[in-house]
Amino acid sequence: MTEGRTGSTTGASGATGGLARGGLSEGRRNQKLRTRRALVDAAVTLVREGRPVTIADAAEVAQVSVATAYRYFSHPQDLLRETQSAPRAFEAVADLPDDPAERVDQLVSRVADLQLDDEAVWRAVLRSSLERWTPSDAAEPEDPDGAPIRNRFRLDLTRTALEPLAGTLPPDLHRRLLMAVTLVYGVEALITTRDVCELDRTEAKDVMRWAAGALLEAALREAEGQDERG
Amino acid sequence: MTEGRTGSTTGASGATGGLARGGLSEGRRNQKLRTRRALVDAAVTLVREGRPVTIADAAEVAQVSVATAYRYFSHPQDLLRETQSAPRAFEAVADLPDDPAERVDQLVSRVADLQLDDEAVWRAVLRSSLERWTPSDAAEPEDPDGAPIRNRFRLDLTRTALEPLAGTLPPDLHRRLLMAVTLVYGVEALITTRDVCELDRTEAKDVMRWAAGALLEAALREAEGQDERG
DNA sequence: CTTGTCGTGAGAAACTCTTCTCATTACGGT
DNA sequence: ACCGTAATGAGAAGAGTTTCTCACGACAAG
Repeated sequence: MTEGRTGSTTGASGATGGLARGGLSEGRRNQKLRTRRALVDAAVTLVREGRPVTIADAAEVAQVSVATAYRYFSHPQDLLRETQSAPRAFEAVADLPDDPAERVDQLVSRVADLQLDDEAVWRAVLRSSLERWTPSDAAEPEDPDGAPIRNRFRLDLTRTALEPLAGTLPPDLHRRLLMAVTLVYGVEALITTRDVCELDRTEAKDVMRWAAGALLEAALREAEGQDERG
Repeated sequence: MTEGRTGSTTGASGATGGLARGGLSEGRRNQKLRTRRALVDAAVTLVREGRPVTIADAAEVAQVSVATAYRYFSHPQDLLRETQSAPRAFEAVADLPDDPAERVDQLVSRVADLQLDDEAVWRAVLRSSLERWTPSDAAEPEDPDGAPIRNRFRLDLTRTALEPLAGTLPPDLHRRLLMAVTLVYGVEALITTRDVCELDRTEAKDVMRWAAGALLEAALREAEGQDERG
């Protein structure tokens, strides 16, 4: 009973490799997209319920077999990484006003709302970004300095908001402002305001907005001062 | 060989409960303190080597049996939590100058140095503070809002640095400045500057210092403006 | 020195997570 | 509607972690 189609099946470059790691096997990509989507959604559900995200649990919630789930995501981190979708994030910089101060305020405000509304998920994403990719083996061929792979989305968002000042401010000051503003909003800022400062949602957001505005103002004054002296 | 003193041993209210959960069995507390210390040190060693922290590994490094290790720390998070010792942190606010701006700059600078020198450990601490306390069970009697137990050390440090301004600034502005400054240094700020902004150690520290100074300056100006108008 | 107490060690058992194998199912082209 | 292919499912096997049980040894009191 093992002979019949075993030959043809195993001949197809192995059952493991059949999944087309890049996900671009033209064959039945809809099915695959559906499965993948179901798993990611399940992970989000788990996080929102405060349950730990494991491949097995995500599989159960997604009504997919464990084996299949592992074919798509071998690590829970991958699942959470997939959660971060580009389109939603870029809404934060859509239709920004012209005035730099208003632009920054809008950006910080929108991102804060976005993240405060889905705090559990964002916390999980940050946590997963802090995990070392060393489950059992040591001495990975990775950067030993400890820099994990991380999306630089926020930096791009801030850059967009500060774009109008690119010509006004000296390059190095502009760069410093870019980094400083990036420092006062986003997930890490959310954690600080909520856990360390113990602020409620409203005040957390207010502090971020005030800080961003103060930094911008300080940079503008510093530029003025340099102009007068120069 | 199994008969001799079995009766007396088992009669001792169970070996499991013998540890005196509060850790205050006057008898041989030194021994216990030594074991506990060895385990915490082992955890730090593991983190510095980039290895994942498990109770079993910590036990091995600490040259303690696995069973004993689990008697002290049932979860790796507990191990890392113990890492944060108060004395070292308070050095950051020792001998601060009088001038508010210098005080804040000193504080941010010192903490940044401290954390940049031990980045792996601080990352691990932050990660563990983000973990939900729900290993396998759901529906904990805890706050469902998701606020983990966290030391408010940093807030106290910032408060100390900003103390001289307590009388100068309006209370609400002082409070806001306190929160904002707390936002731009510490572990979360470290993560942002390093991972999101991709800055090197020097520039990361510079951005934090600049941001803190800018916030302070902005707050002072805002206070002036209010005084003139009021 | 004797004796009770209590922290500890060693290993088995239980548990969860991950990987593997092979038969089955469902998709997509014809 | 049919057929080949590739994704899926079920369960077993494997690896790692956590808990449990029982005996030993060190420390303190008498």
